[in-house]
Amino acid sequence: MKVLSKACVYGLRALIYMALKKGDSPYVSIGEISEELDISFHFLTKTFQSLTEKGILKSYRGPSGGVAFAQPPEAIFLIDVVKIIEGEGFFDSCLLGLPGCGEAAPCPVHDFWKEARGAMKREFETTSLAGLADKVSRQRLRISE
Amino acid sequence: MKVLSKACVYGLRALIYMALKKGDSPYVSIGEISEELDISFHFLTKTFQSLTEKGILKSYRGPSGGVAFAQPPEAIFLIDVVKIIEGEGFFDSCLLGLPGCGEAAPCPVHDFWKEARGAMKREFETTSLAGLADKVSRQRLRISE
DNA sequence: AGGATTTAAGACTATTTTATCTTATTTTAT
DNA sequence: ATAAAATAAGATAAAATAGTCTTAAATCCT
Ligand code: SF4
Ligand code: SF4
Repeated sequence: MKVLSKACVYGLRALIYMALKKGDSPYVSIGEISEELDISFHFLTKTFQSLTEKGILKSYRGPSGGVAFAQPPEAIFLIDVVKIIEGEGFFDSCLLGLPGCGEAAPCPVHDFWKEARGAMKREFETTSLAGLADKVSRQRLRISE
Repeated sequence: MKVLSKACVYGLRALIYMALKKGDSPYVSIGEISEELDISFHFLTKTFQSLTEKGILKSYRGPSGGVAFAQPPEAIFLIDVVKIIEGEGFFDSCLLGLPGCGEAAPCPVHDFWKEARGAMKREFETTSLAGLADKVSRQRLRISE
């Protein structure tokens, strides 16, 4: 059961790294992140581009440029990131795919599945990047080797 | 968020069809099922083979042969089928894949994820084919067009 | 015995998704 | 100017999924 794509996992890791860093300048170069977390630079770049487009990040070119949060990490929730990277319909997935289904004539596992994916959605809606970063630093979790 | 593969969904649909049928002879030909549910015959055959190997189904060749439940559908739970088709580790998946994780140093979403996938597993462990078939027939749900 | 039916087994192909690399452009600091 | 950095688009590669086809073996019917 693979839930999140590599792009999404990489993106989240990188964002947590950023939230964890909060250094002098708000801008962190993608090169640094990719090196530090051992993620393909170009892959991460592409992923970040969509985050920038959607207003999660802002970017600055040139020397000592990089990307930075466009909103405080306290206000960025996992669902925002996931929806951008995995697609809008991520939490509308279907379990059995029976033909002719729908709320009117749902499949026999719909009740359960609706609840399960709802719980997941709620969790993603309420977990912020800052929250995760906090947990990571408090419990000394690693984000890379 | 695609959770189950086509093979698995097809397999489950076909099994529900069988559980729903309970005709004269216990054996149903794969040809009939594939036609009825509009699933590729060979594809379904392959999927069913693994179920037969693992003792969920038994098969009988020759005219008026087919496959039948090796155990009563009341005793076949979704998890049995899913584990065979999707693989043993289906419910051990990881959400964030942070390096160096583990119970000792779990990632910041582990608590939630462990619970979520546990709930899913429990549901799959307690839902039988007979139960689903029952629901389908009682609520007149469709399994094909 | 012979032909029809049906699963078994596995090779093979095709499609889609995921991931990575290449190249070139734009922007900015020094 | 030069170098550092993001941006952009697309080519390529690798892997996973899905689907098809061929042949063989078993079983039944006449
Ligand atoms: S009823 Fe719900 S779970 Fe079932 S097939 Fe439809 S969307 Fe999927
Ligand atoms: S702690 Fe759990 S959810 Fe987090 S990376 Fe490890 S297995 Fe995955």
